Amino acid sequence: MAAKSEQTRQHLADIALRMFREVGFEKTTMRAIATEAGVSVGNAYYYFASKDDLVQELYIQVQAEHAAKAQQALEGLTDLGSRLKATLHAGLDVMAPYHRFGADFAATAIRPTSPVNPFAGESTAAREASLGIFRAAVEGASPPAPKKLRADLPELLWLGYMGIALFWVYDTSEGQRRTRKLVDGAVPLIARGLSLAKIPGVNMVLDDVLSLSRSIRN
Amino acid sequence: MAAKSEQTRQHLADIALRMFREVGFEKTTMRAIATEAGVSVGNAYYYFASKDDLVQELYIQVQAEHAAKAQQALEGLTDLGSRLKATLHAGLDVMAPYHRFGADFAATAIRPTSPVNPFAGESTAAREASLGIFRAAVEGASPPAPKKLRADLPELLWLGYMGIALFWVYDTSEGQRRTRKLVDGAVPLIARGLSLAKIPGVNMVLDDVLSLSRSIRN
DNA sequence: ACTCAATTCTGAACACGTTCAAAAGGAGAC
DNA sequence: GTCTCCTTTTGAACGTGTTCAGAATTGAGT
Repeated sequence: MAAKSEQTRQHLADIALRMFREVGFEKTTMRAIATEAGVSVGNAYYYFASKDDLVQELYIQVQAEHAAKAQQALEGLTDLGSRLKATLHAGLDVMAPYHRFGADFAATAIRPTSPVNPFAGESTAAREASLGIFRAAVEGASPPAPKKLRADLPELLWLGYMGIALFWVYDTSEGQRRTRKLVDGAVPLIARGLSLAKIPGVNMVLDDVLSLSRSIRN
Repeated sequence: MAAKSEQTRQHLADIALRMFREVGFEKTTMRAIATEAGVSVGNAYYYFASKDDLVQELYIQVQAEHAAKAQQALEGLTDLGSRLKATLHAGLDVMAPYHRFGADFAATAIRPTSPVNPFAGESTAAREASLGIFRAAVEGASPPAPKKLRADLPELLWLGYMGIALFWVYDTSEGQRRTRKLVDGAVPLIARGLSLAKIPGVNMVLDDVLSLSRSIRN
């Protein structure tokens, strides 16, 4: 039965993720994972082609948790500011246990060859999944975001989220307090910034920014 | 004499950098560097504590070339737009030979423990050196940048440069044409964006952005 | 029950970055 | 010359991620 195989795979993933959390990425060896799981090293490689693949496993899981938590937190929230704030804090909540692992994750994810890389390729699974969370936050908002920006806003916010995640990696304040402050401070500014889009001078520059961003993508 | 020792060190660095350029970071082994340089592996480690240290050596060199090339290119340029453009293109010129190495460099640099990391710590050598180049571009400009922004602008531009560098890493167009286009398109927009700082509504939001950015740093 | 192919698992082996005890070299003092 | 101390160099050894030829197990068909 396929269940047995799946069980071994899941067991390996669970143990690897726990060890990543508890002792960090570099200190968690493939041998230790295999031993702890009661299998041979080779067998671990039968299920995960590389140590980075285990990182992807973690990424998928964190991603799914973020989506679920954000969706729940969004219930009842209408204005874009609250929705964005809830989404960002949900992300930080989910990442929290892995903070000590953050730097190694970033180093892995940044490689163009990594399956976790959010920038590489046109539409990696990683990118699409993450983007969807922000699309949900923007699309459900009322009053809605400015027409002109609505299409690009999720991507821009997602990009901002990548920046926040990077800030978080380097944030050594307890409980990553500073990153929380950054989110709380930045969100209202973004909301207010969006309302500036109506001012003629700003509007024109914005047009050009958007058209540049579109022309660069090809 | 100290010269002999310095010569070995330099020889190792030269060979390592050439190999990084020609075959990439991961495929360049310490053993290969040592062999090519005609010394033992252990001796290479006598001069460079780790493979990452060789990356730092490269970084310092690229940095110095960028500073020199930018300074030269700035001569005679007065308006901020031209100066910024020249500075950014100078950076791309200097990085160009190392494009295939870019991803590995980014992965190394992003680690908080790396000496090359531009974000970690308050003032790493890497950060200060790089920042100085943009300070020079801003300070020599006439008409000068808006008073309110003058202090923070170099840091903001430097941050933008980090973003451009990241874009460059993933830019597989020949000669990284797209990154050049990005620079050419973005610079005028930045210049025009700066002039918006005078509009009252924009000005207020800007104030809050700056004060948030300052409060977050501690 | 037996066969046989596919799936799952094993552990030795490889190349790598890195470490380290010890050897070799060099420069001044006597 | 040779003794002494510091710098420089060596190469074997360690632990790591990863590979691979083959052993064990499983499951379907007869």
